[in-house]
Amino acid sequence: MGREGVGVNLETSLGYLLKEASSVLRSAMEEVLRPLGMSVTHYSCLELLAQRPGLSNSELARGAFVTRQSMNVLLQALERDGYVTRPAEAPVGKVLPTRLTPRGRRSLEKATVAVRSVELRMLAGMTGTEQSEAFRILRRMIHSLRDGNAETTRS
Amino acid sequence: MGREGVGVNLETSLGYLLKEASSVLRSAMEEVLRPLGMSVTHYSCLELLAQRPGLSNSELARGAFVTRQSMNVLLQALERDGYVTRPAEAPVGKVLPTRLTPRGRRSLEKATVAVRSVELRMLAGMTGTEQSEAFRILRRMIHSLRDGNAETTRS
DNA sequence: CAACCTGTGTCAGAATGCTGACATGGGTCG
DNA sequence: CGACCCATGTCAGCATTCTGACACAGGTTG
Repeated sequence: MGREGVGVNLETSLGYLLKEASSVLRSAMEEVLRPLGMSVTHYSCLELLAQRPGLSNSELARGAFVTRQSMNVLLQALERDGYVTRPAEAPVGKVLPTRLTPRGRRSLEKATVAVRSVELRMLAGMTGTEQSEAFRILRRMIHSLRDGNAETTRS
Repeated sequence: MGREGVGVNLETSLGYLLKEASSVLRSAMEEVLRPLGMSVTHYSCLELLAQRPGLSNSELARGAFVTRQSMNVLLQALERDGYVTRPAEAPVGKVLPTRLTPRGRRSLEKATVAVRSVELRMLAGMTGTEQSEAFRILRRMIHSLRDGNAETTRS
């Protein structure tokens, strides 16, 4: 009531709902990762490395949706604690390929179980069709937002 | 490749996609709000007050998905700059109902135009059916994550 | 080859948000 | 009424992330 059509109604805004969903998901993940002494970014980094070994700092940052500076801070801590290794010298250029250590892999395994439980809870009550529908719609939203990125950028 | 079934595959994880969508949306909003000297939380607060005048600090915090401490810092700045007003004394209890000033309303109007353009861009290429489908699915995800909140996840 | 542009790793400072803690007001029971 | 519990506003300290800046490696182009 009031403001219909004029602007952004929070009750019916997909953007607001997306933010809410993301917030709830993050809380749920933090809750199950906290007992393991791990943050969401921490977990994301390890999971990325497990699935794509040898990723660089910048690539990890993009994959975890943080800046490379933030990821660098995290990587230094992970390296110090023996979860990942990076060569002292760059094999080519300045890129330092990062890899999980056995310790990092073990740590990730426990985290993955926890995170999967959250993912499953989120999907509870959704049919397979709905899940692929959700997947398709989210991809479309991302693409629409990205291509029309900056009004004056390119062309 | 690798890890099929074992754990969380980032390529097919709805959670990861949700985080990506949220990240892209936030970037897009920051981009259009920056010229107005406004952050996303800043805007969210004003929009909440426009649609539900008299909200308290804690209620605003929940609506903007931050802690009441963070919202309090923002409210103090907004009050200092004349965008909102709060009574010096609580009419009842400790709750201080907040309201937009005319200046706050003018500021919000410009921001709303900017944010709506982002919302429209995100919805571009989606039919009305798809939009309501997205709405339904997101609500379901939120609900599934919230009710099984407790660690024991009801048996 | 030299000039440029892009991407990268890294250091430093600043901003933003969060956790912890406290006093207080209101409601609910006993 | 008194004891309790919960929610609120607020202060302080801390953590995380970001923005700004720099040097350098590789590719492209003249």
